[in-house]
Amino acid sequence: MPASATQALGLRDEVAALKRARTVAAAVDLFYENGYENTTLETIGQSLGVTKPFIYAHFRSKVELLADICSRGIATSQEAMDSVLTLDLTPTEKLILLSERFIAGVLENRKHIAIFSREEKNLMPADFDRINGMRRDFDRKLTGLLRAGIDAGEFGIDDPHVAALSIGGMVSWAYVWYRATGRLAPDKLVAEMKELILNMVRVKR
Amino acid sequence: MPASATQALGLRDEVAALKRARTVAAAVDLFYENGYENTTLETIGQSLGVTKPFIYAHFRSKVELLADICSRGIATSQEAMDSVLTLDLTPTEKLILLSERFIAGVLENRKHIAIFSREEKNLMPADFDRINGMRRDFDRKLTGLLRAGIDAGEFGIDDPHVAALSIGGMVSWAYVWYRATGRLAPDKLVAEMKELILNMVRVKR
DNA sequence: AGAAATATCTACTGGTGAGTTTATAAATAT
DNA sequence: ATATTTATAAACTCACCAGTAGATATTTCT
Repeated sequence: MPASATQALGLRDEVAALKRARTVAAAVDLFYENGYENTTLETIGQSLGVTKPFIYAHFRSKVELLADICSRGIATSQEAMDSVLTLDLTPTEKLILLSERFIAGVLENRKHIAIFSREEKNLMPADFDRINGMRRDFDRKLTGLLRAGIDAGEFGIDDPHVAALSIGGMVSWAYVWYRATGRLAPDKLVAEMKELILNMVRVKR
Repeated sequence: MPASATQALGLRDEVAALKRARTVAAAVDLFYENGYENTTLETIGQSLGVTKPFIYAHFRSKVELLADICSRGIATSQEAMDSVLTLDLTPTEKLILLSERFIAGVLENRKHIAIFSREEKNLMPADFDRINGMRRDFDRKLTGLLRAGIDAGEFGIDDPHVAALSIGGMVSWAYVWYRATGRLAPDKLVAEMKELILNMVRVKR
């Protein structure tokens, strides 16, 4: 296989990936603004300057597009968690770092998270189970981190599972009220909410 | 007008109210389980043993049924707030009472809250604005309560608005994970989460 | 340049479900 | 008992939209 063929193939893949990414981005904006069922593939096409069959050339169905968006939203939180758990730090240090990355990720990906939260009933059951499993995995790992902190005498709470769900909720819910044009810049908001989390678990300091 | 006529009229109204309530209850279960768009009025009728025009005799449209459900979900939280604010108590005492009533109300009305959270894009704009206004009112009042606690030296937080949104989120989000068959009985869960809220605002004790 | 493969569009299909119309049954009043 | 009103049902309409087939343009390869 000549080099030019390889390059052409690589380019074609890149073009296809770009088209997929742009389609997803358009769908995110429209699903977020109007809801999944109120958004037609025709409308997504219009916002891209193409027609419906263009989308079908890159996605098998409307619901596959939705599954892609929902996965991405949760994956960000999962990556924040996993990136912190591999570090050699105390539970308190891990919780601080996790809070910062988790909150910042939710603020950035608020549209994806909103869409997953709202549209879960429109996913195929298999996709829902997979993506919801990612969420449960996050909760399990956070519970483990909190339990480690309790055992180390760093956190003063009773029930690490309820605390993990409460932390997950207070942060995830930010998609409901956060506005990019709001009073606080994202990094200030991250700092404020991080402090609230540390308060909540009664970090010794 | 003879007494019998008055009675008959009263009975008829009661019957109509009962039919409305049963219809709403059936819709709550189905919207919660399958989503608003995936639930037909025919299906709601089937679960009641009636047909579609029965529903149209009591509701102007499917979306009016949805608005009813969403209003009720938020109204419970609003009532919890207003019932506490009229009492002559310290900010700490008010926050404790509010937490208990708010959390218990969310657990009880989790389906209504889930439906409002998921289906807001399907509401008529006027209904959405009204119901969302109720939510904002709750946040404003909670912010005020927290600010009063800060001013009284009872709470050790910087930003009462971010704290109010965080408390609202950690509690509201419970609809995502709470199951009636779960590990903790509702009253235990209320007690745990209440403690987390008090921790979060660094109540002096 | 011409052939083959790929990408995209135009136009269509089929199913669905909200809301309505018209008919019928039940309750109420006289 | 009969007339009148009210509640409910059976059957219909109309618009919408996901997904597809076939036509056309564009790119890639030789």
